[in-house]
Amino acid sequence: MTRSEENYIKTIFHLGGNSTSPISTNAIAEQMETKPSSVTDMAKKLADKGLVHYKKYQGILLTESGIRLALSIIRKHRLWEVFLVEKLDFTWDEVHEVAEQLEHIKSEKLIDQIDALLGYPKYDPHGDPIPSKDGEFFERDKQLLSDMPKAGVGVCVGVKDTSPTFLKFLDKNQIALGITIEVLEIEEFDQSLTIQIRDKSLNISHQIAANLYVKKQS
Amino acid sequence: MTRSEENYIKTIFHLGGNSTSPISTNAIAEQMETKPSSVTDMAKKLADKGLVHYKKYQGILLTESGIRLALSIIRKHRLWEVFLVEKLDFTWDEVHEVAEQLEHIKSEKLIDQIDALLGYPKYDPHGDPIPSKDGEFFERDKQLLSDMPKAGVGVCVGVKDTSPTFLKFLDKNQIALGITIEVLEIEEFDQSLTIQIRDKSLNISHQIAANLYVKKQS
DNA sequence: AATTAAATTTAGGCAAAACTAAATATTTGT
DNA sequence: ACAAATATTTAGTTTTGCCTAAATTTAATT
Repeated sequence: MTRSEENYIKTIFHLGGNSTSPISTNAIAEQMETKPSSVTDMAKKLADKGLVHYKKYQGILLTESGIRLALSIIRKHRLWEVFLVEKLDFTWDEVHEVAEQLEHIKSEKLIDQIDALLGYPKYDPHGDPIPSKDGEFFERDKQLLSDMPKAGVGVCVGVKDTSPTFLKFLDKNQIALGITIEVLEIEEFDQSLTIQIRDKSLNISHQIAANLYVKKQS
Repeated sequence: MTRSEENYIKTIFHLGGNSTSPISTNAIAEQMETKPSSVTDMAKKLADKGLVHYKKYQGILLTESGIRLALSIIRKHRLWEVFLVEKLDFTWDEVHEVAEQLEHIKSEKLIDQIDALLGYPKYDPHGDPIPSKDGEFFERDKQLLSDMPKAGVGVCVGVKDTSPTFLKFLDKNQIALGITIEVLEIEEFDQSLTIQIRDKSLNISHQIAANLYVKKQS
């Protein structure tokens, strides 16, 4: 597998290519910041290798083995992210770019040992689940902070947007995985929220809240 | 820098391209298991980038910045080797192949943090020195076991041949960096040696001894 | 010093992965 | 249902890194 092939497989998976509805050439091109014609070229190659189902003009879907490959790449990416944060003091906005490179390293022993070193983590620094060696993973029980009612209390368990800009904002305001958030007020006018974290209260826009996952405290 | 360019620079360095006598196209091609014509192509490209001195038919030499680049790649390679052995339980015959991939990861913070995690090691698992961030390194005071006299005692500090075959042989015979070796006997006929390691005595060929570095005990 | 041998370069090509522009399918809107 | 808009594919190019075969330069030998 070339690096480029692996990146296509991963992108198709993230766009939902493991379900039943095929992904359009355009959608893939846009996500990968490339041109639709390049996607068509690659679609043929991946189809020849048995990694995707592809019929002209009908979009692209991962095959069984395409899904397995996607999960193994995602597993590597997320394990490296944990490693960078836990062992090398990377902040969560720094990990993605480096993990994009590390995920393509070919060595089964390497990733298995990293997994062991980290104590077989189940979630990455953004709260996303890490597939096991045989492709199993479990989405966390979570909801968007923007869907919480007034006076609701939850623990931050993930982020939807993972852009450095957003993550740096969270850092600056000391919002991290594991912290407890209480919704003090929801502004009717613009849906902005006043939340309580640790000993401080903070006002955040609806857009921020719509990109933060929390697990509701029962 | 592409991966291929980096591999050329590293190979030229290892062939002595930092000295005054230029390296031949053929030598590079042989080392890299490629064809001389490919080397010529790359020589032009690297010369354009100011990394090598190159004149037609006159061989190739690294420039100042070529040497700096080579040292930074070697630094990464050797630090990753230490990491694999120390933190991930790789054996010293397993590290090279994976380090060949990891050395091309682009992230200054990554390698600096790995360096810190390992406690700023000065030598890799084969006893080769690790260049510092600014390119400094110190060859160990060492000599070949085959150059030791009878009754000489030394500590194993490195290997010359780093092929998996040789390294596996050493493992099998419990020869590792740091162990003490005493030369009990040198056979006149074939220069083979009887050596004492730990509580066992062992017979090794001249070829083995000529690939083991020791530091003589005063 | 001339000729042979060896090393090196040039020329022309190939495959991967991208691109542009043109052609063709599909979808949408009325 | 049909024209217009949109999506997709095809055809032809580019760049990188490699190759082979032929030409050229340098080195070695007699």
